[in-house]
Amino acid sequence: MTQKKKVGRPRSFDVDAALVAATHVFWEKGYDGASMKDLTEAMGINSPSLYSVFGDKKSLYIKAIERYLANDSCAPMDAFESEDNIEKAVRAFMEAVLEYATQQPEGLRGCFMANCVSTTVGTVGGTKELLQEAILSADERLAARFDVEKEKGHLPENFPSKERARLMFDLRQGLVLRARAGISRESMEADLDIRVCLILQTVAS
Amino acid sequence: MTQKKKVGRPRSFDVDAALVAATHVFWEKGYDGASMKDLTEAMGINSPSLYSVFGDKKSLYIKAIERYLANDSCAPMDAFESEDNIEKAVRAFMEAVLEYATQQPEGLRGCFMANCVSTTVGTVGGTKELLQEAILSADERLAARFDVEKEKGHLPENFPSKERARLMFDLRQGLVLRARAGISRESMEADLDIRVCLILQTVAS
DNA sequence: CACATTTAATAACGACTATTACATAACTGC
DNA sequence: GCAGTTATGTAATAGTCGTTATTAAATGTG
Repeated sequence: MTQKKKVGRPRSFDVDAALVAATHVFWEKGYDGASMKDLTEAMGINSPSLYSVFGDKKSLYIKAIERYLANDSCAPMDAFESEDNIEKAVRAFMEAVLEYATQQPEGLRGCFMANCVSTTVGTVGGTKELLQEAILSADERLAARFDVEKEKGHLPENFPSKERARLMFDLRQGLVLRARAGISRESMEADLDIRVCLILQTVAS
Repeated sequence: MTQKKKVGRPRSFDVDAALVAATHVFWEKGYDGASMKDLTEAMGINSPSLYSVFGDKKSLYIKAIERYLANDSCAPMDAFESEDNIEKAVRAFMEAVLEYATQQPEGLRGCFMANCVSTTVGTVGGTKELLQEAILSADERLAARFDVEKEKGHLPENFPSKERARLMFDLRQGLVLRARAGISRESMEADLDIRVCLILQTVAS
């Protein structure tokens, strides 16, 4: 299926690596801000190669997003799923969000999906669907972990997994925006403890 | 102070109205996506007039943001401050966010500050500061209302106004992103009641 | 070796980019 | 009405935009 055809001149660059390079350009400069020159230079190829392999700019953009969603692991999500204790897991998630948002290398535009892709849902067809898919997928992964904890008895039976998952994820967007505005990590750190409690607590129904 | 100088040919357009028009272009197309042609056409003026009054593109962008922050009232904030009952006020805030985020006219890129301006903090000098100012100002306005309720005795003495204000504002960003991804208003509406409770409740310290 | 096939590199395409010279028009003060 | 001042409209600048036609290079197969 994925075996290379033997005929013709072999490709001299790694398609996936080029796609990663393109993703970083879009991430750094945004869709409109990224020129084909920026892209070809970062990808290390000439424009005809780009067009023959990835299609036009919009098509390359879509492929870059799809590749990002399929392969790039989300640090906060990983932290949340790998920590045993649920309270520590929620805390680790928030910490990872802060780390991710404030220690962002150089000029990357915050979160690729939230800060870059979200701006093109009105102009580049297909991005809206990909963004929605990413959000709903994150909701589900977070809720799944809560469900597991409920089965283990670490969370009460009536714990609203899905609703708290969405709560957690929405809080994330606020932190990402604040980081983008240059608000210090320390000031955001100060709210984490209370937010962890809010997320995990069970109110009398 | 602000009186018009009498010498020379009088200006034939309203500077403020032109700035509003420019804001909408940036809001719709983003900073990079907005061309000077887009701007001059929407503003109803020729480029030399634009350059003489507003400076270059970046300068116009900054002025548009400043004007927006100074003059455009935020519907959710207004709803929050005008509603008497604090619980209804929080609810009204969230409802207004949903209304604002999902009923956004045509192609506006979500929230002007959160979805448009936030993307240029790395490339257009001054935008980061303005974005931060806007966020901190929102935090303060929300917290101020909570403080008033505490004085009235409608909220307990130990109610953490500032922290809940930030919580409220951060939740807003999540809703705005979801709306941008095309997630239905109804599904977001379903979480509002519980979130209002979370924001207003007082946990045992 | 020549052939078919695929990719690479050069260079160009017209359209559009942000910005500005220049000449003209409209006003105030004399 | 004339000088001084400011704004407007036309048109141009040099450069970059996304995209592609064309030619050369590199491979497997006959």
